Amino acid sequence: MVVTIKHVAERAGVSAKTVSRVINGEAHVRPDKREAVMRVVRELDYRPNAFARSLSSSRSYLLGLLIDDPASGYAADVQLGALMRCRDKSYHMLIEPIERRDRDWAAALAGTLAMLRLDGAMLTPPLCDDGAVLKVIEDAGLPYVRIAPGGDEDRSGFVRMDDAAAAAEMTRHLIALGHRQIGFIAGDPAHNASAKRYAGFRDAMAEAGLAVDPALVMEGDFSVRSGLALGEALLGRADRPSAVFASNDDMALGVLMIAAKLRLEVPADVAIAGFDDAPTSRAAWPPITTIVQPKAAMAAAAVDILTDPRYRRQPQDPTFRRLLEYRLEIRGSTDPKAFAEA
Amino acid sequence: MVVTIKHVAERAGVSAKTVSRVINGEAHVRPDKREAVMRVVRELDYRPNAFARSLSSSRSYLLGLLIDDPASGYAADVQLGALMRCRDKSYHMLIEPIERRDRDWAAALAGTLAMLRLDGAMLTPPLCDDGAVLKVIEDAGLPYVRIAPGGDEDRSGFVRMDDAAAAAEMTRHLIALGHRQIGFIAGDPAHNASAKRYAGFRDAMAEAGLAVDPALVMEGDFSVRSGLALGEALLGRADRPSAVFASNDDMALGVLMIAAKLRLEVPADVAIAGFDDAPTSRAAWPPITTIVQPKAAMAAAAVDILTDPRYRRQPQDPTFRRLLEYRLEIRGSTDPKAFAEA
DNA sequence: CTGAAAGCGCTTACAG
DNA sequence: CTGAAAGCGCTTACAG
Repeated sequence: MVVTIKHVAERAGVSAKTVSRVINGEAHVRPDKREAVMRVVRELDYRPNAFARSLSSSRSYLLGLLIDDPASGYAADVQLGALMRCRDKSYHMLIEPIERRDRDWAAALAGTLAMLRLDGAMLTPPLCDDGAVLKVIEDAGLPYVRIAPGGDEDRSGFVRMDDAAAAAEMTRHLIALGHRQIGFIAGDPAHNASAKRYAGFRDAMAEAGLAVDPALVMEGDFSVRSGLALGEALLGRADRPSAVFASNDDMALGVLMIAAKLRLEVPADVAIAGFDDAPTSRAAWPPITTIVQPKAAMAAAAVDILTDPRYRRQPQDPTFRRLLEYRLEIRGSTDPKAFAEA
Repeated sequence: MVVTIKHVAERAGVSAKTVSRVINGEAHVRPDKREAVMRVVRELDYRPNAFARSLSSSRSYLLGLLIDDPASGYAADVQLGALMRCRDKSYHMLIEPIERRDRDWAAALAGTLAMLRLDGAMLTPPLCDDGAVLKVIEDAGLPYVRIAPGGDEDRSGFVRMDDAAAAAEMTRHLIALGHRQIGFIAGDPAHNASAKRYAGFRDAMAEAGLAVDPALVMEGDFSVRSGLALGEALLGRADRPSAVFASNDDMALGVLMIAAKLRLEVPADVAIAGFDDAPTSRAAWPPITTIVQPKAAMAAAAVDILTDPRYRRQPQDPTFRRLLEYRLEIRGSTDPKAFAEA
């Protein structure tokens, strides 16, 4: 037999409504009644039926993580952070893939959102920078928070870090090591972060009075493959740069592989820097110096925003636009000392 | 205004029950009525409320993926495979972390299962080999399928591959390359797969008439750290083996790092093999020869089993015990030719 | 083949 | 501070 609110009410000698009040932590219940209810709840091991609650109220205690490419390393950290915070708040997390390659992805998404009454949705790049996706969610009346969006900052709450500042800090690290000729591999131009990272690089170079050689600036697409191709283009030059800053770790990894192939010592012959702290950046040899994004913390903050009742009413409140700190992680691919220690 | 079954019934000139029949694909509806209903469903863009359906029926169309360490690469492939198959079948997937470090994890899990009426649960190692976890799920009356379980094959449906056969095939690959002195690093003894992989290694060595030198067999714990430590122990020997077979890619990666540190050429000085096809195995330099587990396919098969109505009635049916094919993926860490081509 | 009634287990709105 | 009634939107069990 499944224990329902009626059983609890009967045994505690109160109405179902009072049990409901206690369960949901509402005020206006006399302490003795509250305790009686709580005792019976424990005795009977009562668990409110999530579906009944969702049907009669407007809340589902269900948050959706909308994903594009679930296999990406990015998603794993974000997911873990969101999941743990959900658990702490008694929410559950649903993962919903959005297949933008399907012709009718928008209708499918709208249908899913209509059937499942999520309390909120979280989106990561590149989905969170896709206006068409955002529109479907907005049309469904679903509150959402973007994690690491590229722009459009007035559109919804978000949690992000300062990509330009981070790229500048990485650039200053390379300059401090004595590098003057620094190659740069930009990311996929469809990602807003790409432009920001490049801007940070340019700013730091200018700040140090160094010229950016246009021949040493390449445009990749965040894939290892593009890192391989552009790494070969950069390191194959007669006047190859002494350092390469790739806009993400996958591309940095491609450059690292090319260096190995060309029998160049890293970091002695060429220093290589990445961005993201992808799992592969640690696994590479030497491990790749990178920018650690607080991905789990960003996701946890997204959950906090979505579960804040004020977010529905005042989505424009600055507390729902959060900027978290990044960290420069120096590893063996740029630092000879780190290399020797490993 | 949200469209409900009543609106559809009224407009189609039938009862709500008939709409329900059409929506759920039941038989016994006259074709003309069925079509009338379907037309109205399209016109009104009707989406049945998932919570109402779950409350009144015994089905939730919700499958749970129970996870231990969501950050592991293993989980990402499994998750993607399960997610896509769920989507194809109009199921949704909930991710539930189980925190076995918490004192009351069992009560928390039982509570979650009581509130959410999942239609089924999927478990991966090491959770699926934890009898206490399985007991909580069984007590909740929830059907579950284990993905890559280590043993206890009569307990529930499962999908797995043949670890011993795969390890034997890897060993034969190394032998075929001319290796005679092969070091072996076993996995965490708590995982049943560890013993199976070791058995496969031994069998293939015996089959080739080669002796297994006990001094070259080490016990690790599946971590990069243990690969580093045991790799150093193996490769630091005067009579170091010409090949090392680590029971997973993370440990193989550790060995690879040690080889780089010792300035040993891979695979010329030492060949290194792993197991799992972890993302890092491809990212390493040289890329690591490994066994590709059909993780996504295993997860998809788990969804198929859970959504098969017969599984509830005849869980012992052999169709719910599936063995999928693995694949030996030869890469540069063992094959000089693959190394040259990369 | 079809439908009216009852019920799933909660919460909302209202009354006191 | 508390409760009786109605309702959320479906499906089940029953009747015809």
